[in-house]
Amino acid sequence: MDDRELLKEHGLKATNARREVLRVLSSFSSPVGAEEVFRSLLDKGIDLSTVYRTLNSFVDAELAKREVGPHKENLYSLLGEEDHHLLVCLKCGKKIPLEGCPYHEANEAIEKATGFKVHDHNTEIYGYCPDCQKAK
Amino acid sequence: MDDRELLKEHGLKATNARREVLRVLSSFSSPVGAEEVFRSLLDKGIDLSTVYRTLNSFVDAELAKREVGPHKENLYSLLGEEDHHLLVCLKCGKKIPLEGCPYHEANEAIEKATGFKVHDHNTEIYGYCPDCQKAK
DNA sequence: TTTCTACTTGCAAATGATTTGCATTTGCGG
DNA sequence: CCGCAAATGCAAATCATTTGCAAGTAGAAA
Repeated sequence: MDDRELLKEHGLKATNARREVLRVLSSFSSPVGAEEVFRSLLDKGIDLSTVYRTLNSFVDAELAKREVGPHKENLYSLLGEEDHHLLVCLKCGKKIPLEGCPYHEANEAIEKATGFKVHDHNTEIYGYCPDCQKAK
Repeated sequence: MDDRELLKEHGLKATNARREVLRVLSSFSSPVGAEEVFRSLLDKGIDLSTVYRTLNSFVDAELAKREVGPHKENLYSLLGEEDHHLLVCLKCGKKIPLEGCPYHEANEAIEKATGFKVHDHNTEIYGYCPDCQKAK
């Protein structure tokens, strides 16, 4: 499906800025921050505030999700692209993909036991990789 | 154990500000933000920047932990007090305590399978409570 | 207990991320 | 092709948090 359609399907006008941000988002396999998106679009003359507004509209339109990284930064990723989780090393930054969703069962158990609908969880899990543990 | 000792054990001078912040932290059963700590200490004449510095020193000294809330705010809680997790409703704010740690097993499975040491996870789980799901 | 010094604090100003007001442009339905 | 609501650029505002600096204080040493 082309980007214009995707945007319209989510009730958003297919503007130039949105198409560019969408393209950047899909070019990254892991969540990205607004600043990073902005830097990827420097030559396109798109304002940082527009990047923020665009990312927010994507989240509102449920086209993307926002999550909070280890240093409190906001990270964005297109929905439907988080087929796997990533282990992110807080020391060396290495990212290790993980098969499946390790918290899925825990969330299901919570929902079954309490009727509480768990909203979301981070697709990146922070900790220390085997190498950095040794080096410590 | 008295608060002075607790602070010293963690390598911190037992100053007035730290003792007050420590007292506030232990008076709350769920994680609190810097602003809230500050408000609880208005009459004590403790500056907001001191609250921030104090909370940071507590985290560095591993006396408290910092986590990120659903609206990106930083929340602090004394370590060793998170015996239970809380389900926090994003709509009505209700907090429902949960027995045990639902992600414990998932983290263990990750550590066993990959050797990756998971650093931390949020003690509050965000979602929608049964009532607010109906009302939606 | 008094002294000395490094660690703390209050205050104000700086910072960094994100948001907002407003005048100007631009998608897009008619 | 027109008209207008929605989107954008720009600059300024906001919010949480941090920092520089001068003054105050805890606590080790004398």
